[in-house]
Amino acid sequence: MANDSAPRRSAARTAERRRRADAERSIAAILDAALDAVSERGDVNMSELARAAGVGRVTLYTHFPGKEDLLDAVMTRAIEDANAVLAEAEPPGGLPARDALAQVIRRAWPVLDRYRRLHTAAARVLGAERMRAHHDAPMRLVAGLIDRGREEGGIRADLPRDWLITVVYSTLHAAALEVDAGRLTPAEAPEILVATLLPALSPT
Amino acid sequence: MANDSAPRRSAARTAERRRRADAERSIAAILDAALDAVSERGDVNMSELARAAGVGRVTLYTHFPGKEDLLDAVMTRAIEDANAVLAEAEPPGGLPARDALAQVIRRAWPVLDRYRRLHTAAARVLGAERMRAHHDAPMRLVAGLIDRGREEGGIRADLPRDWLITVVYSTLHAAALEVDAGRLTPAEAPEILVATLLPALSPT
DNA sequence: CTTAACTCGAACACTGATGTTCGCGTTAAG
DNA sequence: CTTAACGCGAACATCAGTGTTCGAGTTAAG
Repeated sequence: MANDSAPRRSAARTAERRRRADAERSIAAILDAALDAVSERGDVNMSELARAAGVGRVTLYTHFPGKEDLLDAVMTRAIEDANAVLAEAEPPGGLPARDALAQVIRRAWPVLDRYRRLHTAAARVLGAERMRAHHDAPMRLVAGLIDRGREEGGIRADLPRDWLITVVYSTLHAAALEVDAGRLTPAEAPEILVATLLPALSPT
Repeated sequence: MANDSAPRRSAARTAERRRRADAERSIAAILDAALDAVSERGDVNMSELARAAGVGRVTLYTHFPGKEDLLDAVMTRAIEDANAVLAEAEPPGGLPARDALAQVIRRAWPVLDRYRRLHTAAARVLGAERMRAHHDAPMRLVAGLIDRGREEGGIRADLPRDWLITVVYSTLHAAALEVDAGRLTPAEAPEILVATLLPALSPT
């Protein structure tokens, strides 16, 4: 909640310019295909990407000036998706932050699992900093819970707050990589994560 | 050491072929320069690499067929270095595995910090699997401690052994990235790591 | 001192990928 | 129906990086 009514935001594809319906369709197809392609191959070039999207190479370039822009758009979309899930995952009631965090981890996992390949591919092209910027919103959500947890006493206060966030983030992604490598199943991941992270975040 | 009279076989830079002293020197210079270059820029191409090493491009190629081979060699060297430190870090006495692990983490940190950029760059070129192969030896050392710790009861047995190894590995590297991004100082890192990992590895 | 190993600059060949332009056909919007 | 927007193939223009070849000079090793 508490969503500020920001009428025009930056590089969103919400309401940029009157686009014709077929253009809108193309863009959607490209975004979808890009996610798919990236999710099964690691890296993709623009040519095969256009083919996968059922779209001409020229069309691809008219909508996205370069690969960066495209990957950025795909990431934006993915993060929006993740945000939606995360936002509704946080229980409203007076649940202790510590437990809420566990819930968030459990709920976040499927989304993370879905985009695990994208994360790797996008990181290669966009670089660590840009990647961090993308994760800003979900990070803040976790940060909020951690802060609250520290006040409540359910989460340790002896380590830097940013470090705890990093631990959550990196462990989550480590799990995604393990699944990708076949050393972990998507089903067992969430509980393992909770069982690993809670002790790491608890007061000594 | 029954060394077969087989002068072929690729790989190893141990005792391949009688190399002239200047060749040996070139190779060393290349390896050094490559590590340096990779440690301050993220990525490097062969041309500027040769220049940095004070060596002709041709010479570079005669010693290393391609960039992969070069990065692979640099990694091999780094891991050997790390192994040496790790091996002597493990205290001989009957120290509980749990405490030994803490020691290993503390001792390993400086090495890890030294090679943090290399890790990123090499991963890009070599891929995750090849990277894992390189880390095989140090991983085994950690694995050994974890196994022993489980028997002793100082380390949790409710999660897959491989997962615990991954947690150690990924948290270590997460810390390296944080240092690289300036969000953590190399000095405070080791204690933070121990404080984070021990609770994560302890029985509930 | 003789030989073989090594160095190295310059030039070339090649590849894979990125962007761009042109022109024409197609399609949505009013 | 008219028009502007869009799609798209083909061809072109780069471009960066890789790897190779040649030929001559230099240096270590025995």
